[in-house]
Amino acid sequence: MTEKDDFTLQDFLPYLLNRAAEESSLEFQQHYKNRYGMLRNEWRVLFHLGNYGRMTATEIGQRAKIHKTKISRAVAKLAERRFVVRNRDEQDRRAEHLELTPQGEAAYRDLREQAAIYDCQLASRLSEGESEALRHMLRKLAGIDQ
Amino acid sequence: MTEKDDFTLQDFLPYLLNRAAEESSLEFQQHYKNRYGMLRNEWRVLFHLGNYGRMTATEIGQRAKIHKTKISRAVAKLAERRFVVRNRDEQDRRAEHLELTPQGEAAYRDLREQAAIYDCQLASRLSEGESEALRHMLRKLAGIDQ
DNA sequence: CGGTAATAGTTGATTTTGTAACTAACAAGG
DNA sequence: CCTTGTTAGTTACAAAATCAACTATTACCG
Repeated sequence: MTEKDDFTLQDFLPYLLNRAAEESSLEFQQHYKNRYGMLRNEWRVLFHLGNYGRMTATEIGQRAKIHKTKISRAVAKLAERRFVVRNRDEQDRRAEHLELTPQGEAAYRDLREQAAIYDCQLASRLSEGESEALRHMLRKLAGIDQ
Repeated sequence: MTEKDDFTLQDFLPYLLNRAAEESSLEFQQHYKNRYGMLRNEWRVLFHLGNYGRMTATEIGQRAKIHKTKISRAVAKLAERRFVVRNRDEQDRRAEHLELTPQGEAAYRDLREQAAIYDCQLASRLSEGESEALRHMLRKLAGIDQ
């Protein structure tokens, strides 16, 4: 009874998760936004391609849990700006394989570097060892198998 | 050197935070969306008013870090549906104090109950004691003073 | 006072997202 | 083959977020 009655907003996990996610997203977006004029979904697609290599839009969607319309638009923008090239699969002509151009690779490496730095900054707000525990918990909550 | 070279997307805190936040938001929105036809910002404003009591739009914005245009539109909807009443401050006639109607109170109590239940469900995906550590870390990352 | 700046909140224009419907290509069963 | 169903990706339209400009009121300061 008391357990539910003293439940407050400040303790609500989805609220805290959203606040922390929004805070960090907003801080980090300056890198891909200011330096490359990218939107969040474009950055995510770029990062996935850089991280996992050549794959199709559907595969990105499954891994990143991004809806296919978002990916379609992000890929269109990235292709237009020559960060990504599309290659139609000759076996299955519906699908197309995406991969980074050298220019896309360069942007990816630069942004990954920034991401690593920012990640360290964030982790430094936590105590020793906490950040690994946090990543582990977030993966569980996000339903990422690992 | 190796530290930055083996940095991957799956470990990037903003990415994990966003995935976990999105997952939990989507799951929880069914409650305020299906039962009360509310949007996320409306739910947030309602929850803030229920939790902290009478306050102005600006105060909600500062606490919740929601932009004033979002609050303005959320309050308009909540007032229209008689969940909230607006009272102009007679000392400072620019400001208006917002508070829940009895109907708003009822919705708040119902949703807070659902939130408490959902929060337990989420926490149950973690090990004993982890969830309190998680809340603590998220507050630090979100910049919530406490 | 009178003018300029600041604040509370709203509105409108533009951009981005979400949802559904769509095209094109393949697959499987008769 | 041909119908039906499924999958990859795009497009169209509605909903929502963002950003700037706006009104109304108060505060500051010469």
